[in-house]
Amino acid sequence: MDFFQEQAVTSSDKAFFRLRKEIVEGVIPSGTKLSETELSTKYQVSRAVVREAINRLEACNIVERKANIGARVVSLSPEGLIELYQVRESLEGMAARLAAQHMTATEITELNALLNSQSDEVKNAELYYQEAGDLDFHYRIILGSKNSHLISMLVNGLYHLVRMYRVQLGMAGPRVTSAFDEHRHIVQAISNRDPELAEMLMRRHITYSKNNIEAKLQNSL
Amino acid sequence: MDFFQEQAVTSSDKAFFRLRKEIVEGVIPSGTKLSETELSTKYQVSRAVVREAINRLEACNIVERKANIGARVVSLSPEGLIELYQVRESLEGMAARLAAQHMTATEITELNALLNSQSDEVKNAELYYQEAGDLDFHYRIILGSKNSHLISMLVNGLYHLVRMYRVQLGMAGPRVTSAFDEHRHIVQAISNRDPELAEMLMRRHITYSKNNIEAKLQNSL
DNA sequence: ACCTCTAATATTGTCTACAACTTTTCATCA
DNA sequence: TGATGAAAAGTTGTAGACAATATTAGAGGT
Repeated sequence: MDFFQEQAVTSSDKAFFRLRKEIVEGVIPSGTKLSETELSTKYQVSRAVVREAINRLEACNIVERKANIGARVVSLSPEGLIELYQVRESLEGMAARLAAQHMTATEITELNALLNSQSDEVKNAELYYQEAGDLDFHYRIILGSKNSHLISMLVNGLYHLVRMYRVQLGMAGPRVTSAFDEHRHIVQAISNRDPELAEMLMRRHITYSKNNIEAKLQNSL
Repeated sequence: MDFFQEQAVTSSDKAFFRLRKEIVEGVIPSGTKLSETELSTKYQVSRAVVREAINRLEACNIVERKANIGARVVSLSPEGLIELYQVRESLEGMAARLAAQHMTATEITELNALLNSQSDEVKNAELYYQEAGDLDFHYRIILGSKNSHLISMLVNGLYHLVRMYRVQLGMAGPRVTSAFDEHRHIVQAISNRDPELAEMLMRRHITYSKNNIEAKLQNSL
């Protein structure tokens, strides 16, 4: 599931990853107050490492912190989702544009191979893998941009929030196949070294995706 | 100079602001290793608050940190500058688009007033204020987007890096007046509630700006 | 002189204690 | 009964000590 190996070296890393995982997957519900002392006993580490983990979560926009009061998990809302996807549209559009310029031929070949392997899964409607496959696709294009700021913002920041929305709304829907076709077209544009088109297609793709998840959100929230 | 009042409530805030200021303005040169103990004695605070300040600087991409080794100030490079401006183009383009949709009439009026007041300064070539004025202009449009992610990424993150490049390369140049005209056109588009045009003009504006600073960088680095 | 291994030093990571602030509790008074 | 305010309890912020890791210095061997 995690394509990019984040390896925890310090104890604080471990706490950060664990906490993030539990929040994204809804084990710790959105809106929850994060008590440093409580978490430190739960995780069997000192308050200092929990504190550092929470600070890093704040930098990811996964928790909100107020001085002398504490941190709480962000709450999910239609407005928040829209804002998130507006930024995604902007950044991933640029990523696609840059990918069309900077991806190597072999990277593009591998991207095509990925789509081919996913093609079967789409027919068989293996939704779980499709969801992971979607992440994998976007992830490769982001990396293909070769822009470290872009990569960091999307991979370390926004994508965990995106996943949080998806997981907690129980994604996987009728958009699977159409999204797959959109992926195809984007790769085609990258293949043709057409930055403008790649950006435009990616932006549309994300807009559609936003509309889809937004519709679900209306029902479940 | 700081239009958005960031008020330091904790000791860690103060250390963070001070450290950021010294780095951006080049008092602490880029590439410098940041020793926690050294800074804690220099600032007369505990290592814990320095450590937290450094963590926050890392989240801003102003310092790079490695586990068990330490943090050092990022080094400026042509590649880094290009990457930074690519992200700026993307995010501020979107900000202009959203501003065209979401800015209130009074906000737009005030923005026009700002430009009018700057018009005189441009004629008198008061470069210092022009530089600050440029920041003010961009800042208002970013706020006008009403997108909290966008605002946070740009204001808390990228802009300090942008300033770092500008300060350390000694900006203020022949682009002042032409940049001013571009600002006019952008506001016009926002005024007309034309998101597409606003975005396009902002993106071009930033691209020009990038080319300008890039030229300077070739000489001085 | 150069490389290697080891010990000493220095730096970062973690833990615990204390200080400052916030929230809650509860007694007092209108 | 409800409001007010002070004390108590709980939480976060800061400090300093200890542990673990990285860097440096130096002795020994080739």
